[in-house]
Amino acid sequence: MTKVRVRFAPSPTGALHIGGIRTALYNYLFAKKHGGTFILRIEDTDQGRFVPGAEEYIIEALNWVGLTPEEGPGFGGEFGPYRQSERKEIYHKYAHELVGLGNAYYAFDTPESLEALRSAEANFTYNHTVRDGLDNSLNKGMEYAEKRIAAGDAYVIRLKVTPGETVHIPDLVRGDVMVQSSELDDKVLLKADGMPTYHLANIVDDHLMEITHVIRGEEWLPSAAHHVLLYQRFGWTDTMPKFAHLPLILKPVGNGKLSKRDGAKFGMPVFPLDWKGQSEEEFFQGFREAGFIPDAVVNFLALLGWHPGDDQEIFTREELISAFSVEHIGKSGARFDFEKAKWFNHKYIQDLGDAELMNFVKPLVQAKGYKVSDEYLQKALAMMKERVTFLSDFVEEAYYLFEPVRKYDEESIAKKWNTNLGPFFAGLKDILVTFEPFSSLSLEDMTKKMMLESGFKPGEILPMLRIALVGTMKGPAVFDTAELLGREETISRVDSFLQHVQAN
RNA sequence: GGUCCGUUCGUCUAGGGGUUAGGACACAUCCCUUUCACGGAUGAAACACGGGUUCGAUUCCCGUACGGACUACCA
Repeated sequence: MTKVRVRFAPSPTGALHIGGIRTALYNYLFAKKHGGTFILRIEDTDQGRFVPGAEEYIIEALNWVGLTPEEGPGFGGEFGPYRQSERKEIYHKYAHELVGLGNAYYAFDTPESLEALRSAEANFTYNHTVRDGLDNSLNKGMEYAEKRIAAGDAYVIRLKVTPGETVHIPDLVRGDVMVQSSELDDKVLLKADGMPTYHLANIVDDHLMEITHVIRGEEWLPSAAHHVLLYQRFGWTDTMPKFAHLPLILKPVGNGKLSKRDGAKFGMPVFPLDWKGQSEEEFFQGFREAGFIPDAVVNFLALLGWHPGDDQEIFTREELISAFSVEHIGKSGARFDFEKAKWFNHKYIQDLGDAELMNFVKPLVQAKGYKVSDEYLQKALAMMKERVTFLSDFVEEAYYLFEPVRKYDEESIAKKWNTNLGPFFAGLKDILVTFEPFSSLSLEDMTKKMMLESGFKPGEILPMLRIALVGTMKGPAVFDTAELLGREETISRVDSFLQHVQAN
């Protein structure tokens, strides 16, 4: 059995969106599952759409989610170069070889003239029914073509599709997909600028790189017939890779596939990492910056269009690899459900060990300028971890664990505060100065005893103590918070609260 | 328009000729908790429609409807 080799082949035309990450993930899982090789190939044959920084973004994004290629630009490998722009001569050679075989031809029609034909006739396509009336070597002969090429005229090479064949696309997800060759147009293989189109480049590269399985988005299914035809014309059918066309990721609401604009529209990230384009319009938030754990994103994505066959939802990387199979990839488009993504992240944060969690949160804490010990931070995280959805919540929602209360929940104060409480809190404050041990349990004990003696109910005191310490009615147990904050800070916050409340 | 692909709770999906059609997210109620969460329990919620085939179809076949992708010298 030949070794499994799969490739992820993005085009560096901007940020790699989350659907691309899923495609990469499925390729990666498939490779790992079968002890194969996961390859990155950069499809930069469109010089007009090249975006600086896009390739770096792709690689950084793959690294972030832990889908590091074993071969690719900067990753080594025996089948390079892995950037298509660096393989120009190879495509040139194969395109001309196909012409020699009589399976492709030179065409001189300009983009403008074809555009004119298209606007004149709505359904115009460059195919077997019209090519005889156009400007190409099929129509006007090889001699004519060679003369024009020698004269330096621009030309493209087109695939010569012969009608009357049934093209079978063996698809691991959809079975045997059939297309009549008469429906197919004579696709451009080599462009006038000497670069190949996707169709030529991906066949030549997959063949040369000994790719065994092509796992890509469903948007490629319509052109897959051309690709099969190309394998046939080159005489490579024996080693033609198996195809698996993945279902699309759809918009959260409405119709159509998820697009980059949907992020801003629905207030959620659709990219792995922040992307900063030229204009403000071209800024897109990333899952990383939104406070996601990469493994949570991977887990979420894995289940978006694939199912393990049982009821398991949470998977380690290893479990994902061993459970993965193309047979369980779904056929229909999957709606992007951000609520589910949030749940995965929340779940992952809860299940993460404190030390590991600290690695994620520490940079956020430092970015805010908070200076706390690892010990303090670890305790704070342990207290908060089941209450947060995003990593950033640790420093946003729970800012009060790192700095004084910014804002009191006035509504709760209005409801619960009355001046009779003043002496109680003043008394509590005095006791706190020397109270030992300053621990959650004994603090609670002491306070309860005080309430008993003074006749106040817990419902009167505790909510106000909470507001005093953290400003809000949400959050960890109030005495745990006091213990973490420590004696000095606790007293200071009770003091500030008293001043605030008496000022009003 | 043409070609191709698809259609099970609101969403992600399991299942598959005879099932109380299963799980998860979200939602609701309750318990736990004098906060918020976590956790637990319960609930509401689906086989697009019409024809076949069959003793029996949500499952197989054919249509219809609806949705989607593609339709460039873009990938």
